[in-house]
Amino acid sequence: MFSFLRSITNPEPTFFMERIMNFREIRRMFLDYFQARGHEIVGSSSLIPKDDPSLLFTNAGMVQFKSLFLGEEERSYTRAANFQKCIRAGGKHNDLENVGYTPRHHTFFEMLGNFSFGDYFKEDAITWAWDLLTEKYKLASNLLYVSVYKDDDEAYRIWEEKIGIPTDRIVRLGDKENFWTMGDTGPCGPCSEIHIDQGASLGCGRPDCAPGCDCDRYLEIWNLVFTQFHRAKDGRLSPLSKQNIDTGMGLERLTAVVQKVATNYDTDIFKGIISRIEELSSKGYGEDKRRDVAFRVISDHARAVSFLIGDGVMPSNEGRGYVLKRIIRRAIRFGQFLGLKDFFLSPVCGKVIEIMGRDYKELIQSKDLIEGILLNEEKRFADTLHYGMKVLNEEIDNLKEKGSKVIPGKVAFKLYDTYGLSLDIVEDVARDENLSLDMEGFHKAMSGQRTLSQDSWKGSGQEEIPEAYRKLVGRGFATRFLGYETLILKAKVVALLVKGKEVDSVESGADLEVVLEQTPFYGKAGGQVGDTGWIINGDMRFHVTDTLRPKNDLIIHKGRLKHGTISVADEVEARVDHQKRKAIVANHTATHLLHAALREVLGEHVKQAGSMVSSDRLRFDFSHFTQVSPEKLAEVESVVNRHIRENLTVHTTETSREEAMETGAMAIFEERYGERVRLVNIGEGVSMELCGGTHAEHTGNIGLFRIISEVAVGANIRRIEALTGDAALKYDQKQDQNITLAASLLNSAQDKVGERIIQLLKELKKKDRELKSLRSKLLSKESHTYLDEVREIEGVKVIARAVKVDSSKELREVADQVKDSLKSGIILLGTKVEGKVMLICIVSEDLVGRFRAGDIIKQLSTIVGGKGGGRSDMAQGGGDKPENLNQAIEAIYGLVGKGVD
RNA sequence: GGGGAUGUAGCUCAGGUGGGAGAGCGGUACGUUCGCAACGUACAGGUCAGGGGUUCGAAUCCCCUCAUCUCCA
Repeated sequence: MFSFLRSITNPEPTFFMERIMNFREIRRMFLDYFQARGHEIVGSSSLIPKDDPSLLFTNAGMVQFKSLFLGEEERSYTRAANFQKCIRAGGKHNDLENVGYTPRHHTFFEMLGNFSFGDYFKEDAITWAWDLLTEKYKLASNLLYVSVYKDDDEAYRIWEEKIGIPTDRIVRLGDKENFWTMGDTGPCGPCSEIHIDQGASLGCGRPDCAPGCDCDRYLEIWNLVFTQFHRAKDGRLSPLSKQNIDTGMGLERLTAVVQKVATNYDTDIFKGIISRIEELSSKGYGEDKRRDVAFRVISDHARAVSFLIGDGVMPSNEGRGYVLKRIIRRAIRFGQFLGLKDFFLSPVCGKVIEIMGRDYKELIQSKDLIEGILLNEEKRFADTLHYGMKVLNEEIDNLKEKGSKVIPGKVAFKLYDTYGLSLDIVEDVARDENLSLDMEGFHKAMSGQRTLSQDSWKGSGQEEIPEAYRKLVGRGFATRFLGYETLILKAKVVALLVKGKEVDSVESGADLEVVLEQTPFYGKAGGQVGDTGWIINGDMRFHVTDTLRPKNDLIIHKGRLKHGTISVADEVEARVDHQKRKAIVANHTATHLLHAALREVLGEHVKQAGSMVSSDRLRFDFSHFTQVSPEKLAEVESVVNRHIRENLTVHTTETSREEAMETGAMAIFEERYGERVRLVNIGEGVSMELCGGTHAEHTGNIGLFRIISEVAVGANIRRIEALTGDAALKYDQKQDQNITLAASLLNSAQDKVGERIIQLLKELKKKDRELKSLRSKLLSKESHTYLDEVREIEGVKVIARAVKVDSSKELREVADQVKDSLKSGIILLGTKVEGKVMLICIVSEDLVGRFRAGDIIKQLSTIVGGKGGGRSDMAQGGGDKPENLNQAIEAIYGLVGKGVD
């Protein structure tokens, strides 16, 4: 397989050794090339696509430009180039199972791409791609092949005439390979791919082998998409007014080709990671085929895992978190195959951060978090494995007892489904135990579970942007938000919506939605609730109960028209409820202080994982591995309050996203960031976050900060709820009242309440014990008197009588005491409790051969209208006819006389 | 979103078919022998996750809730 190590650049002999470019230079060269040709260089966006619920992960370079392609958004540039981190696992494109077994499949990879938004088209895209590959990266032109879409004569002509590629190296391919669509409808178009011939030795040998063939000979390196058409619902294509270019080239592949190595794993992107695994495992890469798979899997997965956690994904049982967890566990499993004991993944990821961190700052920011999460996961996986193995061993013992040699598919599936024991582990154990595995049954059970799950799937609950809003945005409406500076504003009504339909005018009493040209109302976003207040004009009174921001530039005022009439084009006055807004800003600024304090007290792994800021409280979710102790919580609270007392100034500045990231500000995962972002600074380096919310001017405005709860909301995620200002004070006062009441009831000083309660509980327990022992003494004394009532029937001593006790437990104790003093005999005791009867019968050891307590009690319980049973030496029963108790007691003598039945 | 499993002493867990809450480790006290320590004896420690139901009687059976694990989507 290493025969394709042969030169794939110009085969002519060279007399000087060219220095081999490293992967960062290769990436840089790409960006520089397009920058020189007027492209805006855009940084990689998050792996979690914003505004796109249909996509699990960012899986291509164009994802962050989607709204530009759809014509929903415009930016200051019309051509761009980027490098983009991508994940292909868990979604529609899932390469997880292939990783490790092939030279080029990855769960994580980087995509290089150049884009045109209604600017240049096919000719430039093709010319530059060819020029870059052959002139800059120095790939041998005679080894390059291209494919075009079967009907795309235009592209064909450019390749043939302008570039001069011999026609025998241009192939036409069909819809499947060379026609790109975004979805069932929308922008689409033909594409053209550039392939490199890796030599016949890698090919399938078929005479018709060519680019597009499934074999390894022709490696696709660059895909140029010409977004030329719009596909309507009926499938018809119409030309787009603005034609776009969208290209993608995998950095790992390109690097392998440029560095002339056999697989992506032999590039300098992976070499460092693989040597770290070699160090940890003391095994060499390239020594053993099966072990090499493990090396590749671990190095690939370590990259995916580092980047996913770096972008805020946490291991969990669903969605993105579940994909992350599976990747982690797959890596651990392959690690075990290399003989790596626990906790190897975080050092491997340390190497990933070292290699990639220079170009992806978020990795360095999240270093502690990544390592902490992995340590935790490895520990947890070990537990799961341990328990699963126990169950497996029990199952195997079962099989052996039955003399079976086959592990049924159902059993293997149960182990997998319930205990998380993967099939290959079961297979390994089966081999060791000389058993075979029913694979067919396993897959049958698996598909059964799959259909069950699918049937119950009611579609994703993600909210789409309502049609009416979309229309407004489509017409170019954009609300100016001026609520950072002011709370009262004159504005013109732009649109009115009643039940999602646009209207011109509305009479009082109606629920409606108002859109203004500009507004001081903050629309719900980034965890901060929407403002409330009034919109007025003459005698018109519109009560705003909530404000929404369904799109970045669209702010919707929801509420009820209390009085008068409102019409489109009215000049109105918008007034935000300033009391509520004041409480909201205090809570929001406190949230930033809390975030900073948590990082200071608990560590750098703490990252915001969601928040909710309203006028009456704040909620803050963050990554952390254990419960936060009351002491730490108090410390966090103190730090926040200290910053409040310092009355720090809150500075807000608007800047570009790149600049903000340079300053090291905390970017919150779930936030949406446009090109321009707001940077919120508190004090001198106390807190610096990107945040679109509204804030207090000085931290002193917060007044007081109190944490009221700390709970878990999921694996590795904790939630703190807190109060500020007046709400915090009221909370304290209420607590104080409670303590005062408790102290007065306990007759103690307020600061001694705790001690007093401990003391009382101790006394209570002591009294309980005394009571118990007294009762037991009393009963014991009484039980001795029962001995006088012994009757001998057929040589068997029998004691039977009613007693007065409180519980079945006491009844048993008395009976035991009687037995102890009687030595040999049969005891029957009965008692009445709450309209019911309880019976107990004890047969001494030496008599159990002749009499069974269970049989006796069964017969006697029927007399009191119930049932009973138990062991042969002790049995209990009862019924709901207390009036028959004496009759039942008398009956035992007869039973014993008969020798029972 | 759907399915399965688990929840019992500080920790790790055992408790067939309903009928006296247990073991090992750990803790405390005492003792024996002592180089770190080991061993012996005794004791303390439990709302059997929580709530409801069936039953004369529920850790055990049924229903609901919660937490954790796990698979599928």
